[in-house]
Amino acid sequence: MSNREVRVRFAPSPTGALHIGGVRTALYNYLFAKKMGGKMLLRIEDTDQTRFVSGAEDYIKDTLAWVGITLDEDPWQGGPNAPYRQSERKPMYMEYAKKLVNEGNAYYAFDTSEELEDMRKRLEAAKVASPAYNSITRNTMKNSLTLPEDEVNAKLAAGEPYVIRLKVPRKDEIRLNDMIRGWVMVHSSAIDDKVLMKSDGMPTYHLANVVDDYLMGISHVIRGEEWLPSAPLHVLLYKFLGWEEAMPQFAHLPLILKPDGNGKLSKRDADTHGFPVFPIKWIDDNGKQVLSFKEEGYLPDALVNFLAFLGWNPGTAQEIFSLQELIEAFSIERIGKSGTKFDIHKAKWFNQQYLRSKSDQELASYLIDSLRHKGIDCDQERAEKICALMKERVTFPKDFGEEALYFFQAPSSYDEQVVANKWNEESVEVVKSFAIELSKLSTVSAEEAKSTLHHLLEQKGIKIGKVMQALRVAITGHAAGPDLMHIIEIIGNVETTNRLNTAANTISIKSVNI
RNA sequence: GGUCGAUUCGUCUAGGGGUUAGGACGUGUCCCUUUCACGGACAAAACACGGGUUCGAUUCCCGUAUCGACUACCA
Repeated sequence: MSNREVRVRFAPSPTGALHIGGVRTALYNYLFAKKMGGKMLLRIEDTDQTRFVSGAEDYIKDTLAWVGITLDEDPWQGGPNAPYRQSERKPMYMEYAKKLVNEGNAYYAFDTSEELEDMRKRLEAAKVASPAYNSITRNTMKNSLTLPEDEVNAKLAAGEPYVIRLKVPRKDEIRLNDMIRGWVMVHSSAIDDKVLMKSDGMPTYHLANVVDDYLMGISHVIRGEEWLPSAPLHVLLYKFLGWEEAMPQFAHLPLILKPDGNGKLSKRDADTHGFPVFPIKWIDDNGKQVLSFKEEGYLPDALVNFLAFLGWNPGTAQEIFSLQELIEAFSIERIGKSGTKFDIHKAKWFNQQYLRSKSDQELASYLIDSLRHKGIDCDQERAEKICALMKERVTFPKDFGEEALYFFQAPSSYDEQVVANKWNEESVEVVKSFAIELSKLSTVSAEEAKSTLHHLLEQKGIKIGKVMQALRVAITGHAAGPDLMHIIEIIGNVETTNRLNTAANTISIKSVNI
């Protein structure tokens, strides 16, 4: 069992946009498979036709491609275990369900939803702790255990709707050794007679999942903690199906929780908290585009790194990991047990780290792109110079475009605080003379601009600290930004001179400095 | 309600019978500096509680509390 080939699977349902927790599950599966030299496949669990959302499957595919998770087998490229959509595997499940029935481990049930409802009400009225269709109550219901055999056959022959339920033993201790949680024991009385085959002929998750994992040779099931309660049921299924030898090892991942600590992170949190929980662009039911990591400007590598650390850590001080490094460092043993609150600040920090580590050349393309949307053209060389100046101060690629506007346009307004505090006769005097000095030059480098300014201030006996803010606001309109002399170099002396003069002529000296 | 799970700074976490309980994000102060950022330094900040076991428990055991998941012909 321990030496068998590692085969893992990611098995999402196409019921909506894959959210970030799903991406993390996929990532952990991927990291483990790669680390162990195994394979990873993707299976679409679309047994619930009522919840099918068109576009969801493509979304899964596009998301995994974006974050760099590659699959060895999947519905799109196929593979030795095709098909990889449960809807396309429909005929396979009944065979196993019938085997369970024939061997006395499952049974047909004909109860209508009204009858089930009645049962629950009856049990609740009788103050039964946990109303369920189980080893006790099944004796009072309409199923192949209570009905005469010929009546059952007649119903079946007549095409009456039925489900197949697992006949969970009355007294049994089910145990499983979870790779993350250790031994988990559950008494069979806590499990109800789960529906295996629905009346529409589709299997439920439980049956389909176990059958497919077996058929596809899955060695390790790595999935969210929300599955832990039904894991004993799956163990039981493996046992009844006679597949105990081939049963995969389970690893139930801690949940990703809301930042405020109340429940698991949900799709709705994207709106309420103003940060994305979806990886890439998605239009919701109302036709509204929801926030996504990609659209917000998160780099896939940064997101992967962030996600990897949500519940796992390498045990060293290293925090920045490429996907390849994650593969090498990954181990299931180092996955934590407790839920992890989602912290968007940390995600931003990772993004900043990754963005900063990119070359000016690469960054320039973000800037050019972003400016183009604003109708501004910028050549590569200039963009690289601007990015070199800005890279230490941005978190997202879009920041380049938003904060770099003054390289292309004269300010349309001036920071009021600076004007109020630093715009006085003395500083305006410097603004004017600096403009005159700059206009004498044909071109200007940052060094030249600096020495020109220093000479000027020396002559006038003014300290640099008293005028820099005024100069900056005159040239950029802003109170803060990168080195002003380098900004001047990029803007050029003609434009700088114009801006200085414009500012000197339009900003009135508001306050009298004390 | 029942079943299962979890519990170390605000957050992510390391650690583990004897430690000044370590790091990171965030926060604050200082330094650098023409501003903001970056960088550097420093600081505040945690073993949920109660019982055991033990010479000694944050670490092991048992309870309690709190939080969470599950409790569908959904996955």
